Amino acid sequence: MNVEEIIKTSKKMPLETRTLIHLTLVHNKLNELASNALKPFDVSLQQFNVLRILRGQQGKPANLSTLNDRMVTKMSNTTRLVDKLLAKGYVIRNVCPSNRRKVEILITEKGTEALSQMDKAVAEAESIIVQHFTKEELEQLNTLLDKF
Amino acid sequence: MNVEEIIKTSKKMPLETRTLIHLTLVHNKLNELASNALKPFDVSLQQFNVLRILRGQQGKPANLSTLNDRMVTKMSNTTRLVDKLLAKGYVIRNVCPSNRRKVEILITEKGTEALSQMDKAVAEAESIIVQHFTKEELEQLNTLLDKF
DNA sequence: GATATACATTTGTATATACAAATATTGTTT
DNA sequence: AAACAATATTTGTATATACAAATGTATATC
Repeated sequence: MNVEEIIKTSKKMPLETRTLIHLTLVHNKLNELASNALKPFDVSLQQFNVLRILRGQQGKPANLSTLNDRMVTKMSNTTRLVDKLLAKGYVIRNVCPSNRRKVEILITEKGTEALSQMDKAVAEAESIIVQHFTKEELEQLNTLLDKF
Repeated sequence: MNVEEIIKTSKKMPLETRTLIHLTLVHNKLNELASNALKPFDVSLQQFNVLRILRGQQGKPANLSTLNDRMVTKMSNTTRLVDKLLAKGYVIRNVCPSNRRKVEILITEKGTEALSQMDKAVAEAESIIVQHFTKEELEQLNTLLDKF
């Protein structure tokens, strides 16, 4: 990926600025590839993320604030995101009996099955994305990203 | 930045997955900081980006497709983005006389002045963002990001 | 020169996201 | 128990973005 080529500039920019633009370009690319991998399943990356969190609960229901805490990209409309998953039959939602302010969200059998298919597609996309990296380089990248 | 802490998981994830989540978290953080720096000026990052491109034209007008080519994040609604800048008096837009399909967009004096203020705010945010990096580390990061 | 094709932008529509306000329930204080 | 504050979620609104279709203009082909 050549930053200057992509944004079609010949100007020299400060290293700081270039780094931030670089990160945005990489993020856009990753986002696009992952979204495309999920397109056949008609779910967004966020919806996929929520399904993964719900699976991680291992049968224990999650409420909305738990989901929001664990999401990679926080949203203010987790309600509406869950609405979409509900419409697809991937989750069920109930009022929490012990505290009726809360809701309990659970992944369904259908959701679990669909998720395992999505996992394969996303894993494949991920491996293509990082194909030019060695394990050492990925570790190095993670170490650098920790500095943010 | 600790990935596992932010998304509140104790699960070990594949290095590839972790890297991609990491990049998203970093991007979200940068985006938030830069957006906040621009908030006093009531422009989005994209609008700021367009103003910078227009300044780079040095008096030469840019048309919509040129803007779109040079934007960091491509949008399908560059028209509406320019509408916003127009409403703020930061740009002017005219039909191109030699080819009436095209439009010519120019940054105004007011736009140039506002932009120089924004530059300061964004540069300050950038330096805070990369404060934990040495020059060598930033270069290393850029080299690694090139592999995507 | 009429028709078709390509080009540049605009508009429409649906979804995504950010932020604030509203609603409903529970807990606390007096 | 009434009043108030805290909690959890939902809803409203505005803007952002993705994608497709529509519009207007220019170029090419017959």
